[in-house]
Amino acid sequence: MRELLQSLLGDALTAARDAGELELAETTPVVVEKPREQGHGDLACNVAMLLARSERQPPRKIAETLAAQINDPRIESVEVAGPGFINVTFSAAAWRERLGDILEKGDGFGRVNLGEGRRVQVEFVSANPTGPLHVGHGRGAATGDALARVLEAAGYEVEREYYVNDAGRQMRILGRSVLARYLQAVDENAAFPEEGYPGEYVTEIASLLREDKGDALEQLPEDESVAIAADYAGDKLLGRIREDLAAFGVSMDNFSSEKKLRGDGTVEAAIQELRDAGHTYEEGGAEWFRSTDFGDDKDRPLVKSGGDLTYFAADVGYHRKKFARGMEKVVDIWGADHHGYVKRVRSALDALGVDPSGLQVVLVQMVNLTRDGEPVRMGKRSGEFVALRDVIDEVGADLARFFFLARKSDAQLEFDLELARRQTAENPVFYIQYAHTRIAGVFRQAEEKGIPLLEGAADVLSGLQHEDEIALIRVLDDYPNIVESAARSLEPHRVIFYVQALAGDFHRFYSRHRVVSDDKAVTAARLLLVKAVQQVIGNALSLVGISAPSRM
RNA sequence: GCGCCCGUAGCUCAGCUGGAUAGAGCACCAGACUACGAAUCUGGGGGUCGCAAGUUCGAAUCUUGCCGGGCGCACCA
Repeated sequence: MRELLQSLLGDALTAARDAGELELAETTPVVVEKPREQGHGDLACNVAMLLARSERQPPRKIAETLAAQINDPRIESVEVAGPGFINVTFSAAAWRERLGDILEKGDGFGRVNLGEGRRVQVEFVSANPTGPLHVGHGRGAATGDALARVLEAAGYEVEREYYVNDAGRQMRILGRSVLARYLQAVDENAAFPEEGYPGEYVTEIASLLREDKGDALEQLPEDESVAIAADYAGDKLLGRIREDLAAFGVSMDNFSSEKKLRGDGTVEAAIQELRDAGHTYEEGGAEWFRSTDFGDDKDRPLVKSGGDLTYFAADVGYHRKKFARGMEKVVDIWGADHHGYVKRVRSALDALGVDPSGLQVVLVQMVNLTRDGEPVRMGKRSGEFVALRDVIDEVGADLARFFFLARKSDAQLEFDLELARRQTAENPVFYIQYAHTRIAGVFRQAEEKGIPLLEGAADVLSGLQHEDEIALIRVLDDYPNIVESAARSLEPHRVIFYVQALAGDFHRFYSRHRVVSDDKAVTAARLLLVKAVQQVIGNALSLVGISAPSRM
């Protein structure tokens, strides 16, 4: 409906110019929005106020001029209000027609073409395979997965990627930790590294390692045995991470390995390119990227004085490769504690001739997990953390996803396990799902009574005469705009807020009006109306990865 | 010290990228099932939008400066 009004207003502007009533020296975008107040019509436009200055006319007068030019059967009234708003109300018939449109689109309602088929990669989770996923990763997983779905609905071709940090110091520490437990099985005095991972799972993996390899590692030189243990543990842990993600309903298209990138020349090639372009220098035996030339606060090391590549170097190669592979846009979901990293990766892309605005980083703030208000301490190093898997087992994937997505990603989130679980009485997730279920109940009722669903039949919708019915259609009509704005702003929480409001609107409608009644015409029409509501709730829930049950 | 994020109802948070009288849920109080599932609905109290300037027809929203909280500032990942 927004598009319809925009085009009508565009025509009105042209007509007013042709009639000599407006000059329109500059083009002004026509923005149409939904007014907060019900009395202000279905949609409102502020273009008259924006034009007031350049036209040297009072905004209300411009609004009057435009209002007089609008003449369309689908529009019931055009009013000029306040400082110069043009408030437009569509006819009930136009809204009924829109409902028919929504029903016809079905699953596809809410698809928009913002992306125009452009390729975008969403990289998320990307946790080191040094331990199980914890709740913080869960929030990143929910956010990244929802974003991927939203972008798909917005017309992008999306690839979901997990970057596996399977190289470097943390992996060596993991290897030493596992090896120590492995050795402790036969030698009580074997030392456990001071920095080692204390988790129970380390011991468990060590005994698996012994089952698989016997005592083979006991005789090897330490760096070899550590490397073997690290690889072994990394594989096992990544396998568990995949299982956890699967339990959370998240699937990746790619797992891309840092070790492989370092091994196959990708990283070295990127560094060479920086060298060739003169963006590097040596100092103190290390090689640095002059990122300050691209707006970073300080220069960053690429090669350590010992000759090893830094993590940053690997990331430069990795990000360059993403764009070289044809991504027009890359969205990285990072923990907010990595925010200082954004600038330097962008700098590197810039230096490599890639438009740095193609990389968008969504920062996900930490989760403060509590139980009955008491903070649950977390931290992989201390071995004390709450695994994502435990949360899923305790409250379920739907509930966990909802709480992770129910606020802006860059706001800290308090997640109380007891509350989420105990709240089953009045829980926002069930509230939304119940709306979907209730409608399924209506259809069960209709079926029992032998009332058919008259889809596609002409004139059925004319049975919708009540203002509350039209109001519901107005909310449904807004859904594609929500999808578009969530995609544009990379803010999946908007979908959550929308579907919550829609569920509320439906519950109110349901308690005020009977769907299945003795009035055949009204029943037939309302069945279609609630079918559309159910469809949109289902579409929205699927965008955020929450199930839409028919029974609860 | 420098940089990024956040300060909105008692609590948890929205506020559609500058619009009209600032919203929702929870909590609290009072009500509603002989018809589609009451996991629901109706009504009520609750606010210097952290503070102060600036930008303009118009600011919770944009700018700047303070105040308060979080997080970063490694040849770690």
